[in-house]
Amino acid sequence: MARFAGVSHQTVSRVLNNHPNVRELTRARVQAVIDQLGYRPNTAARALASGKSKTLGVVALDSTLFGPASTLWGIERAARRAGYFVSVVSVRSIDRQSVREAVRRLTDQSVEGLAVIAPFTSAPDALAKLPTGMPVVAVEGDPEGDVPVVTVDQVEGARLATEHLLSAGYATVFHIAGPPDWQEARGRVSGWRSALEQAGAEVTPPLAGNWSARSGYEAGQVLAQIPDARAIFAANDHMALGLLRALYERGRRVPEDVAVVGFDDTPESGYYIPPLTTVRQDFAGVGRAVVQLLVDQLANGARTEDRVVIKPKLICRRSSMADAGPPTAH
Amino acid sequence: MARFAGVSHQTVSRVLNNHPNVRELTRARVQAVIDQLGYRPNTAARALASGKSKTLGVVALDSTLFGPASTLWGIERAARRAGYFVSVVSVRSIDRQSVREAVRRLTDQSVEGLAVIAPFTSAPDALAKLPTGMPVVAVEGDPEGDVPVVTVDQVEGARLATEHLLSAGYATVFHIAGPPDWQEARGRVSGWRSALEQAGAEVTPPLAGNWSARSGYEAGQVLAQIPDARAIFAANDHMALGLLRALYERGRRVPEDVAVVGFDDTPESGYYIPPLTTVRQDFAGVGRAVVQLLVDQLANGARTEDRVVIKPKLICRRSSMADAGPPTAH
DNA sequence: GCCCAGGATGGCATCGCTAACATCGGCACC
DNA sequence: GGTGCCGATGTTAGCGATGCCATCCTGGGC
Repeated sequence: MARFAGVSHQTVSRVLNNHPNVRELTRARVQAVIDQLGYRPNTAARALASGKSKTLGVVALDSTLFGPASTLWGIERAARRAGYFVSVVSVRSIDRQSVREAVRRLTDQSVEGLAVIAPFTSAPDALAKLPTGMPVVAVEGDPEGDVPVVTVDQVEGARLATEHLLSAGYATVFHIAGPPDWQEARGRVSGWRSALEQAGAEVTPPLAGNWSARSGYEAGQVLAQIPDARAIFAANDHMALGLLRALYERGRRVPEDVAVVGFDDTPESGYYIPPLTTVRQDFAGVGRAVVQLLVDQLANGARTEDRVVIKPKLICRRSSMADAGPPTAH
Repeated sequence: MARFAGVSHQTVSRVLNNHPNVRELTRARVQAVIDQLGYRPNTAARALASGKSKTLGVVALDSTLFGPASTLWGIERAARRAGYFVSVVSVRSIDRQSVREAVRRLTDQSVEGLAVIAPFTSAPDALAKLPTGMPVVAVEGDPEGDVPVVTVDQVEGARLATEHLLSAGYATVFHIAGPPDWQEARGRVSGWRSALEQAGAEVTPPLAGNWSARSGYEAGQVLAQIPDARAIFAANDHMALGLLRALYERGRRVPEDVAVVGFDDTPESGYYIPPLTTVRQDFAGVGRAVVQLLVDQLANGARTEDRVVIKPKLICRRSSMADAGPPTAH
């Protein structure tokens, strides 16, 4: 290969790595041979020699929840653009044991950085005792932890949702919350609560859900019997879906009798009955930010304390617009 | 490390790899040192020396569609159990260029085997010219191709759905199909068609959808105006969701006026209005089978022509049960 | 008591690449 | 025209494991 181009393998290496000190002519000649022979460098050897694997590790919940799945692909795309491979390990649950084990598997692969899509409040604990020097970024982790975090501003999103309902004239807004050990769930509760308090509205105790449509349905069965529950903010779209069905079955019309808002803007939510007002999160942006932070840390060598917060956006649809016309309108 | 245990690094290597010719005592001593020092072997070095990376590559559509996402996690879990790492590359679309590029990235990482979750009819083309010797398994690929394939029996699933409706007394069943370049979509069309033909029922032209709720909604707007369309089989749950809304808006009650069946059994489909009869696929099983085939090929060295077909299962819910009681029943 | 088989170990080469240093020109400068 | 410096290239060592072969020790058979 090297002798084919009439140079040393070192020069080939330099061409491959874009070193500055190579004559343009030589570079071109080597490049030509590379292309012609279809040569591909061996990643393992490169990793061994340089200590750089050009691989990022992703620890993700093995869920098909819309957020985590979207984020994963966002990270993969961004990593690819930045020249990194992506190795994934799934964890089934939050327990520190699993996260620890997943991280160990990834470090075994000598990944250069770690993205953890494990949006549990307990995640930082598990992340705390990592081998130093390994850049980590948590997605939706506890911002109080000492690892850099990329989050969507859940508080803001919940506030948008709540204020949207309040400004439509509802006296207060009920809330179906996500599981309390999820960071997002907490943020949404707190945004909702603060919007209510700021408006001087009554704060009813949030109902406990677990993101599933079933839990939304069950909460809905309760809420349907509360005449005062005229505006409801569900912490995600799936729970809102269950809620919609419960309300429907109890004969409470949405939005005429009850207004509903969800969170996530899953691709389907625009086709619920009725179409769901919800909060959209830019997961691709999250992925990009994660990779950006990781790459920065890799470049600086320093563990930045950065925190990227991405603003969510309210998507208004019919489920929250009581005066939006007849229920058959689009 | 080796000298710490008073043996050569060679013996350490043997212990690590469970070679037979190590005295039990020595093994124990070395193992103790390993545990105590928290030693972890370097994957890159191992890969370089042995040529085995213990990594499987997954090429997946960067979609959050339920099927692909579930399959990915199924593969990851099975690979982990089998002692393999998983590296993923996403592709945004089917074009051969993307798939080729994705595969190249993975082979660069010297993965030992490849799983391709790119259920397009054109995928086999792109897979055809791989470096020989690299095991590949396609998920939902064209069974006519020459790569081993793991599929859910789409034809059977569609037949189950269609026959379920026919046996409920409907004269025929309309179909909203998925995009024609998807293998699954074709299989579902053909199962549906064959069930109809076998029953001597009229075969109406399938409506073209693209898996999205929107496309189901649009198809529904057409179907709602066809009085004869009293039983509809949508090729996935999301399209069924859109369909349900279109029917609802046009005042056609489900299941009283129109029966609907979907496909996938997404976690939400039991909470649609009304709950959706659908076909469940065992994606975890698919993942297991994929890894199994890959590992087998790795062991045999041979490129097996295996084909694993997983049977789907009909999940009956209210959307197809006209006589199931009042619409408020669970 | 000697020899041999075979299991347990150590040594050497090697995987494919990169880092660090050595080397070799050519150009600018005085 | 000599000196010096810098840019382009070659040379030499590893990176941390494994594979193969040599070596050594042990026990059994005669």
